This record gives sequence, C-alpha cells and structure tokens, in this order.
Amino acid sequence: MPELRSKAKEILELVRECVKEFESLSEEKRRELIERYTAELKPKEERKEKILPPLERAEKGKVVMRFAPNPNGPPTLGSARGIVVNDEYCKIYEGKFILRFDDTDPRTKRPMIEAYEWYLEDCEWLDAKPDEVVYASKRIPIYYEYCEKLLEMEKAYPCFCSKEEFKKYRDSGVECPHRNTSAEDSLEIWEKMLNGEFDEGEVVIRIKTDMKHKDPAIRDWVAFRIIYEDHPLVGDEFFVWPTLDFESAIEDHLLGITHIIRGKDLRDSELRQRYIYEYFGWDYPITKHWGKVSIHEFGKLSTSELRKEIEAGKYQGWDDPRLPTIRALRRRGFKPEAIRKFILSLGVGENDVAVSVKNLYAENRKLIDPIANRYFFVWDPVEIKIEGLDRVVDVKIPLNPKKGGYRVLKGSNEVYICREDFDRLKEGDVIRLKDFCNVRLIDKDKAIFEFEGFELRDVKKGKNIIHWLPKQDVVECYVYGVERDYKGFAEKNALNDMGKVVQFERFAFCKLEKFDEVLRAVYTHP
RNA sequence: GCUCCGGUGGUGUAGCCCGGCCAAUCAUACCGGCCUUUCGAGCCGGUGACCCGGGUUCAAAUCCCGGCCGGAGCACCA
Repeated sequence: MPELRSKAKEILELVRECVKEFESLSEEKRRELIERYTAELKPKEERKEKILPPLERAEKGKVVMRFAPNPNGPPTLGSARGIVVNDEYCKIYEGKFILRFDDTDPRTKRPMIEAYEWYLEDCEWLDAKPDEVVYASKRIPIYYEYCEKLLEMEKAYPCFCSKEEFKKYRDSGVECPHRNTSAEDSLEIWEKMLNGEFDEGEVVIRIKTDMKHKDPAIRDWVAFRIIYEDHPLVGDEFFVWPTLDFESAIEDHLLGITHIIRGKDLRDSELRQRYIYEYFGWDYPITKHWGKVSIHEFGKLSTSELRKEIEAGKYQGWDDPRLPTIRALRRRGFKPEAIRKFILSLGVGENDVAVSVKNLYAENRKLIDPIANRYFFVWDPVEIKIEGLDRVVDVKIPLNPKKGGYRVLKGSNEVYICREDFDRLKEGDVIRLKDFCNVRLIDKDKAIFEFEGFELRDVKKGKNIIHWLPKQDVVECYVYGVERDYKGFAEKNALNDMGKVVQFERFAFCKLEKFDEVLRAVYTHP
C-alpha cells in the first residue's frame, strides 16, 4: 500500500497500540488470532529463474544483436560468452542474431582461415546458429564509400603525422597541421591512397572528434591505414584497411543493430564511434559492457597466448582436452546446454570475474549423470591373486543407478585393482571388490589376497569398497586427462558405449573416443 | 598521469535504475548425514556476504558525499 507511506508515523502509532493490546491477551487467544490471520496471507510468490536481466528498451521481435569476433583462433570459453549471451537475448526477445567477422587487420591480428569455419560450427553446436553471417573483409568498398562521404563533409582527413608526432598533438590537445585539409585535397589524397601511391605508415585517415576532449583516447582517431599484406580470406585485393572502430561503426548501423553487448575493453569505442553517428545523423545502439572472465584452472582466455603455446608444441592441437576452446570441450563430451548455463550464470556485470571450472562441471554433471553408463576403469593396475576362490562367478553390476540395467563381469581369482588402492592397504586389511566379494590381504609383496565371502554386510562400514577388473575380458585403455594422462584397463562392456560419455566409477566421467586395439577416452570431469 | 567503470558469503550471481515484501536469491565450493555396494556419483541438511565512514529518510544493499580497493582505455590490435 504505497499510498500510505507518507502516513508512516501515524501508522506506526497504531501498530504500537495493536501490539500492546495483543500482548495483553492470553496465550490461547493469541494463538487463535495468529492462526486466523496468517491463513489469509498469500504464500510468498516463487521467484522465477531469471537467467539474464532484461535488456534496456528491448521490444519483442525488434532486437538485432551481433557477435563480432576476429577469427584469429578457434572460439574459446571467452568467445562463447559473446556467442551465448547475445544469442540468449535474441532468443528471449525473438530477435535476430548476426555473426560478423571483424577481420580487418591482415597482420597484427591476422585471421586464421580455418577459424571462420570453426566459429560457424561452434555457434551452431552451442545452439546459437546465426541468422546472418557477415565478413567485414568482403565489404571493404562499403567502408570506402562512407569514408569518402566523411572526407567530403570535412569530418575526416588524411594525416601525414607519424605515430609519435600525432601522439604529441593528442596529448597536448593541439590540432595537427593536416586537420584542416580541404575536402577537395582530402579526396585527392584518398584517391592516391587507394591507387597504392603511398607506403605503409605514410598516411592515415583520421576521424575529426575534438582535440580538446577530456579523454585523450577519443581525440581524432584512425579510421584507415595502409597495410600491404595478403589477407587470408580476400588476398591482395585491398591494402587500405579500416580499423575496427570504423568498420564496426558502419556495420552496426547498416545491419540495424539495436543492442551491443561486449567486453568493457571496447567501452571507449562507443565514445569514438558516436562522432560518426552524429555526422551521419544515426542512432547509436544501446550498449552494455562486461568485465573479463578468467577461469582458475585455465587462466586468461587469450587466443593469441594459446596459439603461441600450441605452436611451441605444448599442446597437441586446438582440441587438446587441456584447452579452454569450445572444440576441446566438445571433444570431452560436454553438453552445449551445460556450457550455456555456465556462461549465463556469470551474468553480464562489469566487474571482472574469476570463476572455477567446477561450476561448468556441475552443470554438465546434472545433464549426463542420469544417462551415463557406469563402467570400471583400473588405472595404474596391480594384478592380485585371490586364494580360496575356485570358481568363476558372473557378477552383475548396475549400468546406471537411475536408469537400471546391468552389465556382467566374470569374477575370478585373478583381478586388477588400482595401484593407489593397493598401496594404502596393509596385510590383514579386508576390502570389498564392488558387487563381487570381500578379500583380505595376506601377502603384500606377492599381492596375494584371501577370499572372505560374498556377503556385503561384512565390510559395508567404512571406505572399503573398491572397483576392480577380471584379468580376462578387459581392454587396454588410455585416458587423455587434464592434469595427467592415465593408462590401464577398462571392462570390455564399455565398448558398447563408443562415442558416448560414460562414468568410470570412482574415477570420472569420460568420453569414449575411439577403439584401435586400445580404448581411447578423453577425461570429461569428475 | 589523464579518462571511464566497478566493489553482495571461499567463488560466481540475483536484488540496486523505481528505498520498505531482504534477518538478502540461486548455484558452486566446504562441512555433516543418508544410500542392500561409486572413500571420487547421487540424495538430504548445515556454515557462510551487502568494502569503509558520513549524510538523506519513519525506513538504505538500494539514493547522496568522501575514502579505500580493484579493473579498463589512452595503438596505423581486435
């Protein structure tokens, strides 16, 4: 009842009186009153699971957003944020999602030709298939057109200052001598640039902003520069390249982008680009910026860093299971939905986030635990003998506690167990081979155990149930891990789940990748 | 240095714009218990936070001011 707020003081008085009156009543009477009135109160409304905060001034059906990477490597968990968050908003508002390659620098951040395809693949896999794909490097003439307009309007000019010279002008807030070049002269110089009459670094096109702008970063910025280098996608067709700020400013308008969400490192871009929007009379999209993400286990998610390490041979490739690339996570058997949820759980705040990959594991676990079949994998195996067990028994073990179903192992007197389980035992200890039987260690040096019975209850207490494998009917198994790789044996039954994610009990979830004499699996997560 | 932006449990996040349903959400981590069988899965429970100081107000996580701490940009990179 907000209309009563202004009368709060009077109401407070009334409340006090009521409380006094209530306190003077008998215990029984009080109970009765409480029951009578609380019954009328509505239960607190359930809070809906709000995944993302609403987008400012967004109308259903009219939202257009984009994710604009430079494809200089495959998408990582960092890129996935741009993909998933933009796509998610498009889904919420039934908008249009555009993937745009901002690939206008053939040298310093040189695009990687395969990466274009990788972005397409990974977007689709992440359930974020773009409605439209745009390649900036294929649309250079469009940017030239707008540059010419600005030169005509004398809102841009060719500048012959060296980087260092211009820095002085920028820092002191003084206009450089080239700033008042006439439209006519500017266009002539521009023509010569396009004809290849200048060397790299000799001349650039600058956008006029305000040389007295309080933030030096905004003052007359570069829109075009000359780079004589083949572009991986379009070859040597162009050598006058727009900078990101220019290309992106034009494209965002042309594509009708309504909302931009991107890293806060690009916050100043908005300030710079607004000048162009003002000159052309365009409306700037609504922007939102987020901080950096780093993941404890992976560190910073920089593509160029990863590239160096791959080239140095530290990793096997871009899908090495130790890498934070989307291809690696896919190879490890993560569900796209888990990655989406994980990313959305980071929100869209401006502070930097440092989060543990365990959150991603937890999301994925919820999805795969109910469906993943269980198998035994014995790494660093130790062969043990069980005395007093003369027959081979069929051991039925549940495939999945929720789904039901069984697999069968031949329980015999020669089995493998994990070295780490064996090592912690001392002679006389009794352990249970899960679902099979109980055994007592009698000779540690020779790894000899004694059969103690099939009954579970004898050893149920404690932490004495371990997994095992019969010496027969196993396959060699190699697991590509994150911390380390594992070698050992897996039960043959696992071959029925080739290509799937299974849970190796007491080890981890793993994706069974291929079988070539050896079962090769990739570690998913615990 | 100049400019801009942030600070909610161990971690991430919701709430902040529009002050009261907030003794603060959800998740993860951690701890404890449960399970005719995963010491590494599952199920149940528990611990745990509004950066500090002032101000405005009947009422502040929310508004204002100051401080402290953190981040980003200041490229012919994206």
